[in-house]
Amino acid sequence: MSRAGGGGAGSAIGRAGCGSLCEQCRVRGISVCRSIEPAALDELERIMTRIELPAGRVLFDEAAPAEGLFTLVDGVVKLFKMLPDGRRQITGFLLAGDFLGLAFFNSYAYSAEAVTDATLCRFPRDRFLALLERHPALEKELLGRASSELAAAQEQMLLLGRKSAKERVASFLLMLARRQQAAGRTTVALAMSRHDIADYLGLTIETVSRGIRAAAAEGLIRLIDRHHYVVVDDRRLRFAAAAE
Amino acid sequence: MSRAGGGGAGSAIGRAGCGSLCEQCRVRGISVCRSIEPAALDELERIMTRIELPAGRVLFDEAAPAEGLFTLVDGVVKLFKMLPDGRRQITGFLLAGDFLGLAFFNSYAYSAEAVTDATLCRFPRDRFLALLERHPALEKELLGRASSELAAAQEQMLLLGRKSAKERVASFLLMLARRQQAAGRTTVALAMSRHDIADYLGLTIETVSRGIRAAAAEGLIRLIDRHHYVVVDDRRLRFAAAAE
DNA sequence: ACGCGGCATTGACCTAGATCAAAGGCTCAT
DNA sequence: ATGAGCCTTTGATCTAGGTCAATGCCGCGT
Repeated sequence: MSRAGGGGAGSAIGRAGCGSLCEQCRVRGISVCRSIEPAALDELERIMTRIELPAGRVLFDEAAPAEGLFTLVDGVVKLFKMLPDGRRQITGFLLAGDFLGLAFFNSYAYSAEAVTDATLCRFPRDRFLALLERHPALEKELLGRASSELAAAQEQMLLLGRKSAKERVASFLLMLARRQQAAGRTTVALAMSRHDIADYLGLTIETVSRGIRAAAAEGLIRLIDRHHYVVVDDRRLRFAAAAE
Repeated sequence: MSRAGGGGAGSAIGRAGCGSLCEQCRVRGISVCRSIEPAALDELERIMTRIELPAGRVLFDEAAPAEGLFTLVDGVVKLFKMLPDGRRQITGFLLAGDFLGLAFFNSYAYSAEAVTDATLCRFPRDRFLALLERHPALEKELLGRASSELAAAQEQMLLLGRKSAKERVASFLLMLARRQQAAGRTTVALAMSRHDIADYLGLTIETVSRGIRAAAAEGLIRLIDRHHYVVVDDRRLRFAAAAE
């Protein structure tokens, strides 16, 4: 269970008009909003809607008309694509501060679903694009994000196309640790199920389980419980991930 | 062997100052340059250098400082990442009109190498970024390209993570056909080697060969020779690709 | 406190695709 | 034309990881 983020107004759902929500937002400095100067903040706030999404709830479906863009304020969200017969590939896990929904065609390229309870800001597409016109810095911010997402996607292609099961799991453990260290944590939370991890790594749940167990048995990580671990030997973990 | 593109000035290498090169360029209407108004075209041309790259030559290496941005005018270029032990994943094949080299960190996220002889326009990074400031349409164009590349990357993750060998090969044959149909061709050129295809699909050359042969045997495509084919049964090919 | 249902783990087996091996067949330089 | 070397194809094994099956574990609701 994760807590909502907006400065004590945790249960505030709907149009936010008070003028302090964005200013005091916990992702103010790490989301796309950081590129908006303080003076223009309430312009952003006027078009924004707060959304609380319980774990497991779908935010939008692949191929649905892309009418909203979102900033993730709290929680974890997964993005995925599916094949007609139900096979699924998770293309990314988003954490607080991440942006989603950008689609230059008119429909989403993937589905989005909450992994944990999540809090998001929703911006209507047309209004947000209009805002973009007036704020080149925001556009630059989006371009920057798109290109680092692209780099991450290419890294993931390398993983999916060429790494062994063990290397994939090690890479994943390492990646999660890095992202959460960036947020100051030492114990890493595995918010998602083994099933989600499997669908992210192109493996089965059994192989993921064996991979995590092996990493623990070899002393690369220490498992606190099924959903928490600590990186014990960063150097060897990097090596196991074929990352150097 | 592909021919150079710039309106009869095929062998022109180096700074281009004549003022007509860009205007008459064969990718004028499909490259990022289409977002530059005619009047500002020679501003672009002043910072541009034409490059002829023979097949097999490396354009830049992963992790090298990203000092240039490029538009592919003619030929085919592959982008790839490598693991320390030599395993390789090709993340994309670029055709005429495609843009490459965007790196929001200061070094390239991948290597680029010519598959066939290729012609490119090179823009020095700093000058190009400066141009971006003055041409919001160009920035919008880049954002659009980045986000459709991202969508393609996610599609490829689905392929690499969840499709069978046969489905991967069918998807590839279909994708190439689509991209070349867009350029008006009915016979599809397989410019790249089986090795490159394998490294793009996360397979081995043997499996790729068997997959292509099977597709031909089943009447999905007709092989003209080893490097050319025609799509015979689009509907069944899409089905074989698990694309519907 | 208890029991139910969904996760996760562990083990035994099986298969898609890798690996190994051997021929063709093109391309290119002489 | 000729031959060398590479690319591609085809066939025969081998194995990483998938599939199937059983058990354990944990959280949740009553």
